[in-house]
Amino acid sequence: MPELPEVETIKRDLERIIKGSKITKVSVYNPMVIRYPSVEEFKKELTGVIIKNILRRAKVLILELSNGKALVIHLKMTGQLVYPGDGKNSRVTFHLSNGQSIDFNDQRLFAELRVLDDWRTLKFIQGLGPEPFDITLKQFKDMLKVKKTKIKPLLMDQTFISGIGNLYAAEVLFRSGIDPQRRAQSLSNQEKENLFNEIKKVLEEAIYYGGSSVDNYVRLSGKPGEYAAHHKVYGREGKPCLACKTVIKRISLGGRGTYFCPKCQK
DNA sequence: AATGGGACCTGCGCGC
DNA sequence: TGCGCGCAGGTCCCAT
Repeated sequence: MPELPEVETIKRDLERIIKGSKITKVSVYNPMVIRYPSVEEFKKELTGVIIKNILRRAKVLILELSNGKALVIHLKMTGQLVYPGDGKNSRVTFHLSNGQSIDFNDQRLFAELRVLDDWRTLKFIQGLGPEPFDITLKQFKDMLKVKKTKIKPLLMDQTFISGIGNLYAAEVLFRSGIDPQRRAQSLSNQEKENLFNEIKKVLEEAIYYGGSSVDNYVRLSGKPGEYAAHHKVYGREGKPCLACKTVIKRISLGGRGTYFCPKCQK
């Protein structure tokens, strides 16, 4: 569930509250989430280091450490970072020198934690398409031009553009008035421009509100983000469209639940 | 190249 | 009340 706005929110929270802290001890309660290196090495690499810098690439958090390595965290569906932690339900706890701790929680155990010498060499990172805020309208149009696939799965393709997931793809397409089943190539110039602008606008708004708390996402404080109150279509199957009152439909696209207004989105 | 399906997991809500 | 089932969606992998 955490997409670009949620991960960016956690990144900013970490920057404000955790940056400069020293990790004194790491407790691993479920080794499944430690993907590299071994659990013992993972603990050893992190013990006694200072968190120097916090970065985000797509939906991935990167904590640069004083030993030159990086703790790379992909929250996937249900991962959470909570500070101060209480240790309940946590898969991994990072104890800090101030006596507090950060809990890493993950109900479904999809998340991935790694300590790497160079996070830039991670295959997933290398394959990422550009961040939405790093491209121009012209570049975006050129990217779409060669794609025959349906627009919604394309927006969620991290090698095409990075950071957009199922929820924001639905919201962005609604606000652009584009049917999620349309072929990318078939979009008019005006539609491409609307889409480009709405991607940036929706992501910016969502960051402003601290992300969307549907399912498990919470901010570092453990409190929810407030953007779900501003959703127009996601999760609204059977309810009236907020613009035209037509019943919102849910179909499956690329194996994912896809919400849209059949009247507003052409 | 695009598409569909399954896999990884757990907890929730539903129908019976 | 209790149980089985489908579903949630980020990413990878395989088959067509």
